[in-house]
Amino acid sequence: MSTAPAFRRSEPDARRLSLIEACARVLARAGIAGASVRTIAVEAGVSPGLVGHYFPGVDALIAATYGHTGARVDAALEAAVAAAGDDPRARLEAFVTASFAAPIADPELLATWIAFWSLVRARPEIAALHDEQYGGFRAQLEALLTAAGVARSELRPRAIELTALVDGLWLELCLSPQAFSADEAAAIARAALARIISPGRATG
Amino acid sequence: MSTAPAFRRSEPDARRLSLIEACARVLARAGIAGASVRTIAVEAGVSPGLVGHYFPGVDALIAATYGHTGARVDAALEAAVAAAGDDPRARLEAFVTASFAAPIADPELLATWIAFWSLVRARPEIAALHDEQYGGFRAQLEALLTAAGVARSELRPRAIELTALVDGLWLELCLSPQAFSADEAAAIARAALARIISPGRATG
DNA sequence: AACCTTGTTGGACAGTCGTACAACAAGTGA
DNA sequence: TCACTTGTTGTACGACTGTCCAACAAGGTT
Repeated sequence: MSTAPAFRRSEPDARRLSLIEACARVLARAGIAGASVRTIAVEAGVSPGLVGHYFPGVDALIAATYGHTGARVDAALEAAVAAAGDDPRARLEAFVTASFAAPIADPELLATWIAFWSLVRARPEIAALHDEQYGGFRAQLEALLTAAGVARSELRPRAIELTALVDGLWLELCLSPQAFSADEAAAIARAALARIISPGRATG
Repeated sequence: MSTAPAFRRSEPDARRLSLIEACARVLARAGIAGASVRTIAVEAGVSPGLVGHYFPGVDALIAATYGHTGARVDAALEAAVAAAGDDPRARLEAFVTASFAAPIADPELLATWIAFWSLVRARPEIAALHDEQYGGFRAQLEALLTAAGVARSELRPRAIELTALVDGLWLELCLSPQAFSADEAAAIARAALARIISPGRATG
């Protein structure tokens, strides 16, 4: 009689991806403290040694997971803006609204994001990834704000403000889910946006 | 000949405080990953066993540190508001401005705060402390906004918005110190506040 | 000076961590 | 069918973790 195979081989890229996704799930469930090589390997249904085969260390796996998650967010935001058409204000609203809709508002993604934040100070390579990601956010927002007619001197502070507001709402949405809903967060962000792009009043 | 004392005894409260402060420094320097009983004990200049003598476990020490840090923030904000006098708008501005001045804008405090955030999801007792802390923030902001004439139906979303904005600015200030300065963050928050309490325009 | 309380030390303990590596086996081509 | 490549396993290793506790000693009391 023949026995079932003890394991299945995967395409390297597919296995890498499954490890990254397992890492994201572990980070969401147990935070940084629970993200060990063995925990992630069990989550991926794989032996501990395989993690070291695909990534130089657990730090590199976490960095890869950050990059992958960031790319997902970028793609979702870009798609939402593209779907909004040509009206500059509609595009800005789409950007902000999409930040609190699937797949970005996923609790797992938010928890993963927080876990990464807790690593930035201690790991220079994570800090570099963060700077790149957030530089991109702000640059995209500045472009959208420019199209909406925001004054050149206001671009930088308003882009920083919107990014900070969205992050702060994400954060609290993840830490205290009962405090307010994703819909309420989106409404708050849209209201702030409306105040920002409404003409007339000078702001410091 | 007599030898110097091998150690000095401290008042229990003083020793507790020194352990809490050492914990805050370690969290700021190395994040959650570096906050072990031994690391904290070395930072406090004390033997590892003493930590267990004052706190049931490292989790309890971390929770105590969160409480102590939160109380410091509360006191600083309250003092700033009290020093601003009676004008409602001045009191709100003082609240926002103080959030980005010493002792709150201290990088060590911000890093500590982020480390706590990364624990909230995994530790229910930390989550409870967080809910209490942020409920207090929002309640205080709602009171200040009421005095400034903000409509009753707007209180909740505006308080959530300001809290989220300040947190988001704190966060980025800590993660990317080169992206913008504390002064710039304070100016951004004050501008957002001005837009919120300016009468007239309806906001969603 | 003898004594007692208790803050403090320092190490034992079992468990988990990241890393490394030899051995195994699945899938492919010959 | 055989061999070869390499994805995969499982474990050994030293370092580190949190917890525990018997022994020590500092500082006040008698």
